[in-house]
Amino acid sequence: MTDLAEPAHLVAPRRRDARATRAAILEAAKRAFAVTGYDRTSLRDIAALAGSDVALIPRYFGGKEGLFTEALKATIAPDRLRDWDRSRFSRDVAEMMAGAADIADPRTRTFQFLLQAATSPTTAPLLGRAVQERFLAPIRDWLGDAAGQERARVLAAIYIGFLVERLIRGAALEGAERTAFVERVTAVIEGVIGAA
Amino acid sequence: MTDLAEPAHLVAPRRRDARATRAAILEAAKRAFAVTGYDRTSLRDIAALAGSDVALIPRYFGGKEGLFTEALKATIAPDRLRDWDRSRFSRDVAEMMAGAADIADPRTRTFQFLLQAATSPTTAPLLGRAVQERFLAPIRDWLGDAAGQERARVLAAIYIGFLVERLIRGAALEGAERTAFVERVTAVIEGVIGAA
DNA sequence: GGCGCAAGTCAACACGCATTGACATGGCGT
DNA sequence: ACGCCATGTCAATGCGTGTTGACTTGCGCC
Repeated sequence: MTDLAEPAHLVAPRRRDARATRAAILEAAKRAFAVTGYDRTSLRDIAALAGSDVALIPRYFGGKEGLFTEALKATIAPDRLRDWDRSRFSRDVAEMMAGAADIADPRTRTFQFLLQAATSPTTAPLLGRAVQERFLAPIRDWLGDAAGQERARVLAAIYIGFLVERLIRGAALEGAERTAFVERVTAVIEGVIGAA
Repeated sequence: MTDLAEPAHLVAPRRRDARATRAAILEAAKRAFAVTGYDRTSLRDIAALAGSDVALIPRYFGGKEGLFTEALKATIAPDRLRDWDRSRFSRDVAEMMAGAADIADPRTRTFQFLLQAATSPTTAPLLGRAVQERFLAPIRDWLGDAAGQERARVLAAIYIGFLVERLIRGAALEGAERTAFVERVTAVIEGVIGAA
């Protein structure tokens, strides 16, 4: 598999502790799946990254699919939207997008994970449900009006689109280009969340 | 692999004709890769779909990767943007997005193919260059002003985002929901291509 | 302190895959 | 009409995979 730019082990050597081992495997899976995708990631890779043994994975997670499902659930965590200041929301999101090219950034990893899930026919429905529950619903409530659901969807789409764009481009945004990007994206988002 | 909802053979039975065989394989590969992705698509699937033999693929394309690369190149074709009426552009694009859930639609297939490419570290740079050449550059020229390149990028991102959203959702948009969607997206696009 | 069971290790299996090479065969040029 | 080479077929090989089962080891409790 491709280089994960990580030390060989994610965790310090631990004594016999099933919970810690399980957690280490799950964490390794989240990283590995995000970078390499479901198919290109082998259980052996994950086990090595977790400093564990391959055979434990089918035992603890009931197989590769079970591990993936659990990693996906763990990855999509409801964001603390309520903490965000609505007057700064658009710009904050735009800034976040502009910075999202570094693979080391956990947000980038998360997104890549989700995108990987979106492209597989088997994982796409699962992702759809998860996104609805943990992403669209909170945003809708946060927007708090009748058309909230639909606007949340549009917002999510824009968000996804820009992240894919950054992913394709690879390089980070710098200088004037970055400024222009942030400006433009801010305006677009504002247009969506501002309008009734 | 998953059902491609296609007859067993893409082409009528042909005599010994290397070019036709090659073309049939390439066509089958474009479809199969788009639906199933690189990893989940086996050369045996492609060969069966093309009504051909597996062994010919390494011979004609130098292996699976070679076939994928060529299929990717063949898939990204410059769109006929110049034909589009600028006054109707936003709505046309929005309508297109709304209709893009059917896997039978070749545009959906194409897009899924590209998205697959975007998630793989090896194919992403290739895709990046292709998108720049055949998508961003035409749009930029079509918009025809100084900030065209940057606006083209934003437009591409929005386009991608909505298609991913449709992909995740799976089901087609209908009735009032569709109307609202088209309305909103039209406004967003208009905001991008309209502003100087 | 020693037993018992949870936790971890290891080897082996069955499967699907891409790729290779040897073989058959049909069509075109002469 | 015939021979030759491109074209297609087929079986076999090697590799990587997920998963299973039997084995070993160490922690915690009586």
